[in-house]
Amino acid sequence: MGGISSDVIRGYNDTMILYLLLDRPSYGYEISKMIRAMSDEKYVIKETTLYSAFTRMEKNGFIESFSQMADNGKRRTYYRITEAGRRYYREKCEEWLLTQEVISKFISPQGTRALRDREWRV
Amino acid sequence: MGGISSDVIRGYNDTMILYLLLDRPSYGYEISKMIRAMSDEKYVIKETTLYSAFTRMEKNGFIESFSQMADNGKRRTYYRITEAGRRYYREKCEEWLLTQEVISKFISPQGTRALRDREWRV
DNA sequence: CCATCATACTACGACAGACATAGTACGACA
DNA sequence: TGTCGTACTATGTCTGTCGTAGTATGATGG
Repeated sequence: MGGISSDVIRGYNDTMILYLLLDRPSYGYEISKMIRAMSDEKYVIKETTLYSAFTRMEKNGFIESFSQMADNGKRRTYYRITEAGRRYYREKCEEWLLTQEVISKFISPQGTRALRDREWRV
Repeated sequence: MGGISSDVIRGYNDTMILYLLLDRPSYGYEISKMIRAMSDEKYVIKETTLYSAFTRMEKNGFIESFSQMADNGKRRTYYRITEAGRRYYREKCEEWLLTQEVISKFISPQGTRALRDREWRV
């Protein structure tokens, strides 16, 4: 409780991952750490969610993978965003702004309806 | 395209419905019309989604139903929000504010990362 | 030297909410 | 008489998320 439920984030995990790939390729573990840090520990993506997002997005052509040796001699799978991925990312950003606008109309932390829309009779 | 995808709204349909019940009981058809109107036609809830939300929320004790004769002599199933429903609604509102804050950090309609967080190395 | 930790994944199956499709029923209206 | 708007119910599918589990390696510490 008090955290962010996955149903809410659903559909935006991909967007968050793509954001982190805009500048440079990255890999699973790093991305998960970045999400955790950038959200101030408020959101921690599950490993399975993350890796299945990679698979799905590669299949959709939003990212491409390549294997590379890390400093420590371990092999890692890096992901790079594609042009289609950038387009998709921008679309999701537009959609987010719209969604935010719409949902916010139904939000009232005090639990009371605004005077202005008490009158909706349709 | 250009609309609001259901995966985003997922988990907030219930919240929108509960908002509309805060003041007075209502029923399926009216609620769907209100959502459509309040969102400026930007979001139209599917009938099946709506009615399955009713069933789910009644089972969870967030709303209760009663049947009533409408002006036109037709029987309608009305729903009334319960105390548990109000509590749940307020929680979802809090959650929404948090979610909004977090997701917004990963949103950039221009498709470029902000200078300030180019440095995330973890 | 062996254990434990952090890293870096893969596999499998379950679940829940949203949705497509379809059908029922009734009153109004033309 | 037929179509439109209203007011639902039933059934099954899909997809993203998540629980659980397991594998493998290098680094760290006692």
